Amino acid sequence: MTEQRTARSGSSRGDVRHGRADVVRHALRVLDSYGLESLTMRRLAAELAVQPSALYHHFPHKQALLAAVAEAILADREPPASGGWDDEVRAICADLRAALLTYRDGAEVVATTWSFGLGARGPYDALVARLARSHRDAALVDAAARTLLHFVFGHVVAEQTHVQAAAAGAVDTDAETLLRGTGAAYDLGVTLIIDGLHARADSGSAIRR
Amino acid sequence: MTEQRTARSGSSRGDVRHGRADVVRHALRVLDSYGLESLTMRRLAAELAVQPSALYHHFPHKQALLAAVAEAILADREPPASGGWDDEVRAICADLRAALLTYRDGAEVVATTWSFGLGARGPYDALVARLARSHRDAALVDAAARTLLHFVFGHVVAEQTHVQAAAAGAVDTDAETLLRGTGAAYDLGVTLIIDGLHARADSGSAIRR
DNA sequence: ACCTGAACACCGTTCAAGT
DNA sequence: ACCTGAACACCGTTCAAGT
Repeated sequence: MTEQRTARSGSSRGDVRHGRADVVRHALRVLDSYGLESLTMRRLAAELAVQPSALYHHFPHKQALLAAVAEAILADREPPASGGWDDEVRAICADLRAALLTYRDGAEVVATTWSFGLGARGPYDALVARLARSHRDAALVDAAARTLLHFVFGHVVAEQTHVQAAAAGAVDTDAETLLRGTGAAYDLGVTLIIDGLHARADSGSAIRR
Repeated sequence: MTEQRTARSGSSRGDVRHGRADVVRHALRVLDSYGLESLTMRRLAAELAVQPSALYHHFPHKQALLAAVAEAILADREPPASGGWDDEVRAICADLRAALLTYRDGAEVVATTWSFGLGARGPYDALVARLARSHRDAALVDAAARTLLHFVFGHVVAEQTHVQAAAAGAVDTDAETLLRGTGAAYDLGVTLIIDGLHARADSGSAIRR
């Protein structure tokens, strides 16, 4: 991914040519600064000082752009420290939440991309891979991974929605909001599902592999 | 809610006047026939043979219309048969899924309304009310209700997305899809969370109240 | 490989005015 | 109470053409 840059002919001017990675980087900037509702093809084009139609050289449609943005949000996460399956699953979920919170509306972008089957499969694959080593029932592994993801996406989307509503002054910063902000409710939700899995563990208890 | 009807002056014509309930009924029809993406203010207005601006007499903005549609989707559900808290929670979730599946894209409409705090609180309230009678920890009850709802909404949104993708021919009707269609994966997800709750039940085991 | 210019077919919302 | 007509400020996408 070493960006070979642009503006190579010496004719001066601010008329830079943009590569795909360039477009994604600007999209992340617009997303984080103004939110998903402001991340339009026309607005992004304006930010790049380019016609809207120029973006269709890089992406066939907006959802493809959004998928690339989702992958960027999920990129460069460290693998969880190895331990019992429950701790590793917990770590994958915590890391996912951290990635989603990195950018404004990050959860919505990643959740949409995943649910449309256009990418962002990393977290699902990581969960399935880990759970398959501790639980033999493939249907259970699939259901558990999806249940965890539905919870994480739903929870973090709500978190980010409330942060935004609070920033707009529409909502008070009360105790409940503060508590949820610490991630306590998040941990409780993940724990509930993991405990459910414990109730039907069919393999090793806490040893790795 | 007895609709007193319209067209009372005898001057003939198809220029019917519409009440709020009338608008919601037509919105449900458009939603179920063409999907949420086609449920636009302009399209709905055309269906009612009215100018788009006329809709703003009934609703301050589109989200308010959608909230009314969400409430209509959730309306008239029967209360669950009484039993142990786990069976009743299971029944509330099953009934919610059934309601969401009644209309095309029903899950998306209800989930959005709930997450924006604009309505559709019925399922949350029902879950909290039932769980509060069997679990003393209010934070746990809240987290459990939200975890269940995040799962149900996420799952049914995915179900309806896949149905639509399959109908468009973009996806094969393979074994996995068929299995999920039966609701087996849904039951597994709900069971996982309920089992997690069992692991920290602090009250009676199976007796009502 | 990357971009322009112009068009097409739409959106949600506001507002003054009408009955 | 319910609606019209017209406007404002936008959307995503396509396409022929340019460098």
